[in-house]
Amino acid sequence: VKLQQLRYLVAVVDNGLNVTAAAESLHTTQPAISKQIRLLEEELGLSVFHRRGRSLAALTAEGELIVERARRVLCEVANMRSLADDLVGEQQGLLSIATTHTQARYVLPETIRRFRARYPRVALELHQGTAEQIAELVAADAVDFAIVTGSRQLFSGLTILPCYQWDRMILVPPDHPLARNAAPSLATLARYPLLTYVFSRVGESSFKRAFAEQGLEPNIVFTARDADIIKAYVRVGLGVGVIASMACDEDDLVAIDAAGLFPRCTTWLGFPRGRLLRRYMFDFAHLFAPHLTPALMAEVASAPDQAAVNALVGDIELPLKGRAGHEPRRIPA
Amino acid sequence: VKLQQLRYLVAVVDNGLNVTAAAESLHTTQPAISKQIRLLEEELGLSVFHRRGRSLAALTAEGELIVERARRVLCEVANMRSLADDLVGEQQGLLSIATTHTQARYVLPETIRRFRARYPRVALELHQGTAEQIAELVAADAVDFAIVTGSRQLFSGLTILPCYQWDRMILVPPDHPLARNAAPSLATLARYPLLTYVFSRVGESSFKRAFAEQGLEPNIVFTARDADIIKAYVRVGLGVGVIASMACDEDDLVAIDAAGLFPRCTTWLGFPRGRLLRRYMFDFAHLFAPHLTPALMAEVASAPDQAAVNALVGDIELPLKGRAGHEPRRIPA
DNA sequence: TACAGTTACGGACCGCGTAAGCATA
DNA sequence: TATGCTTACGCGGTCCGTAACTGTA
Repeated sequence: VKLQQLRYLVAVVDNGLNVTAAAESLHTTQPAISKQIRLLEEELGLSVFHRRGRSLAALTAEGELIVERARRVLCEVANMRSLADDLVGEQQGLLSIATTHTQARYVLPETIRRFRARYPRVALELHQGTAEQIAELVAADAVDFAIVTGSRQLFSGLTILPCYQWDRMILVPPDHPLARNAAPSLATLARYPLLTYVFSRVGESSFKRAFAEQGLEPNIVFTARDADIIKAYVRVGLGVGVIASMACDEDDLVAIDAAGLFPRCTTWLGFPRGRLLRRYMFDFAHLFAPHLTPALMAEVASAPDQAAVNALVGDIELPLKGRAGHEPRRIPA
Repeated sequence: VKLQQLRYLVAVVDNGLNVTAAAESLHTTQPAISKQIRLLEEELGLSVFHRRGRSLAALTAEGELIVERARRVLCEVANMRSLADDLVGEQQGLLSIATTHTQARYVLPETIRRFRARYPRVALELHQGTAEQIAELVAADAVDFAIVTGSRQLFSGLTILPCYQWDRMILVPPDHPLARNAAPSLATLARYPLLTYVFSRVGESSFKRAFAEQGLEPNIVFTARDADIIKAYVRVGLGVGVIASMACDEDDLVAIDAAGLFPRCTTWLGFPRGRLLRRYMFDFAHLFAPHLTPALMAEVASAPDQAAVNALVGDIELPLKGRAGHEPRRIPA
């Protein structure tokens, strides 16, 4: 068994069983891959793929297991390389983060500023997208960290660590009737056209659920992935915005705390299970969420599954992130 | 990075940093290994070994970590091979067990008989030795299972599962004064010359401790690794034997239950942490200790450390193995 | 001088790439 | 006919083994 064979195998699987595409992604040729996979199958004494004619139709049941093992081997090799890099000079490298607009625009800048001051020679890569797009990047092993709110079921291959909680805020123009209502109810909100984030395709939305639990049907007239876009449409009078409190830094709009109206959200940080993290990655996590100490991260990194991780982080009190500059005013339940 | 480089590296370490010896054990030549290790160090950008002159003097601090990682990689590769073998024909293979005389002679025969009936094509290898010798075999990755009583501290690299408990028995010739004493005390025992097992170099002996706790000093005149040898000397009147109850199957000697006099012993089964077990190994464990079900073993196999294993098996009630044919009579505490 | 690792060199092997062949949609 | 895998073949690299060299006990 050779490592290249395993790399080829995994690449074929990751390219949808298209050998030609896998060859391109690895900068080699299609026959090279075909042959090595044949050799691997021969050595293992089993077929990894179902073949229809000459094409690869699907993974066999055994193939699934073999590919899973191959990924582990490659992960361990990558870990060794990563360890060596860390040992030889921990200040160099690449930090690749996939996250949503809200994090990238409102939360991460300060973390990244401090991180860059500490590690000026670590290159940063920030991928922004929907939860689904982030999940794809994660599945392709293209990122070190994913930072997302909710959608945990999309990320079963990740070790997930809660970072902070946040509440929503209601955003209206100064001349809006709600601008003088410090604590509107959901029923009141439901009477206005609403603008909020697009809903993830998977799982339920805590936004909709909050209304549904009171038998209300919100009038959502506009959704966007992007708080900035929502604000723009709030400014032109399209309706009432409901966005994350971290995203409220405007003075020309009135922000009303919606804590208590909607369930509190938790933002988490995830990384591929089994991957050895560089020291600067530990430090990044620590900068992003102070309770994620390097010692805790080290423990978490060796946990075999999410249940073990939850046992480690379950009883940590999470910080509540609010409007920039001042904590959001709470509405008693 | 290539797998051969890692194999070479590990072989050199396992051969006491002797490249020539490593070359022999791998059926290759010394320059081949030297060169590949150089190349590996070059690629990693660090020195794995401290060199004194031309010889390898010691592992560097980084080298220790790299070797540990290399072992993991090789372990995962072996796991993949093992998985493939299991998938292609689970009835073939090798089961290598290291254990002590008592297990090999008195406990394992029945388990192995049933195992062979189930897996006639699995070759069996039974290594018998002291706890220290077994630990060596384990360290060299030469065995699949270790079955030992006590001495857990010798086996930190193993996942350890408790299998059963047992008590000691006192063995005397029929004409011995003790032959009519159904429940002798430790103080009584201490008045006779005693024959028992040799004591492990590490850790304390529960045998000696039992006497010490009552302020007694046993008169141990003879120790052997082997219950058969002890019996032989009991027969010639050298003194009173104290051996494991499982080892008592004689009719020409009087066996007196010593449960309650000495702490109960636990025999465990261990296997290298992180190693993927063949299906027949699961079944062997199940045959040996019925509470070690394949499902439990699967959970245990993915546990990251012994603490997690203990959490899984901690509350299992262990069977008590006694004298062949009938359970030993208990002495109330 | 014996021993252990390094360097140098020739040969075998292996894996890649090109090109032609062949099945499927 | 186009796509995609397979087979065939020549090339280049790499790894190994032999042998001579060198530093150390």
